[in-house]
Amino acid sequence: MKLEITCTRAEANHTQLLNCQATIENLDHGFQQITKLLSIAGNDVRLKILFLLNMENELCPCDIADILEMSMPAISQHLRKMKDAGFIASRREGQTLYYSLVKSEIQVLDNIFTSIKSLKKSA
Amino acid sequence: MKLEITCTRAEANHTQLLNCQATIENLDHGFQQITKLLSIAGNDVRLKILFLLNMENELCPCDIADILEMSMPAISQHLRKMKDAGFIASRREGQTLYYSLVKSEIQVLDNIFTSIKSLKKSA
DNA sequence: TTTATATTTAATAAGTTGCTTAAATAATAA
DNA sequence: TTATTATTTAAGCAACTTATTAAATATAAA
Repeated sequence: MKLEITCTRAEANHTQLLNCQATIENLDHGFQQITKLLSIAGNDVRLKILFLLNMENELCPCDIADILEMSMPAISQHLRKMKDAGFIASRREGQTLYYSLVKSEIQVLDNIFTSIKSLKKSA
Repeated sequence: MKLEITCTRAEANHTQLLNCQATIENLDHGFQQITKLLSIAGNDVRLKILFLLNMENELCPCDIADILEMSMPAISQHLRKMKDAGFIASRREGQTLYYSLVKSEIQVLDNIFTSIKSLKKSA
């Protein structure tokens, strides 16, 4: 926790800077977790998929491809990324795979799904 | 709003698919806004900068570079991206620029800042 | 077993991100 | 005016992202 101070402003408060650095280090685990989730959710297509799974409970890749008018491989790769991250899970029924949210891992997004609904253009 | 249905499963509920597509289209504005915010916040460095500005109210690029132990140009480019997006603002005092959050634009993150704090490793 | 359907995987190409280094502004101090 | 400090901008590049196309699995039906 050595801080190389390059800021020579008279106003620079070194105690403040050291404190900030300690806080960031202390919360490192939280930053990693949340960055992982936001970097996944910060994509147009994936955010829509998460939103749809939240709304419909479960959907298969084919449904999602139809709804978003995208190719199956494109959807499949987004699903894999979210599954690898542990944010969604799948169950098989015959040839069909049904994907659903792992709620415990994405609780932070509940709030965001609500915001999307309230951000209608006219609002 | 024409839906090309490629999913031929017997279980596929076309009404459900049409309804999903209508919802996604209807919320397009919200998706755009939130995706913009999450794609900015879904980066380790930028999330930390936003968190620090939330905690300290305002900071200059030099302080941030010291705290995060990164180069000035690297920080400056992240700041520019967030400023262009309208999530932060700056005021000048002599040679120093102070950056702060545009609270109204990032309200959705309040919840996330709280989560980061509660995700400490031991917790 | 052959065929069809649902899905994934792999290879690849175009675009984006995020750092580095070096040069350019902008305000202040000597 | 010249030098110094705070910051930004620009160019370059390696790594990552995300779509496309084609080929591979996996299950079910003929």
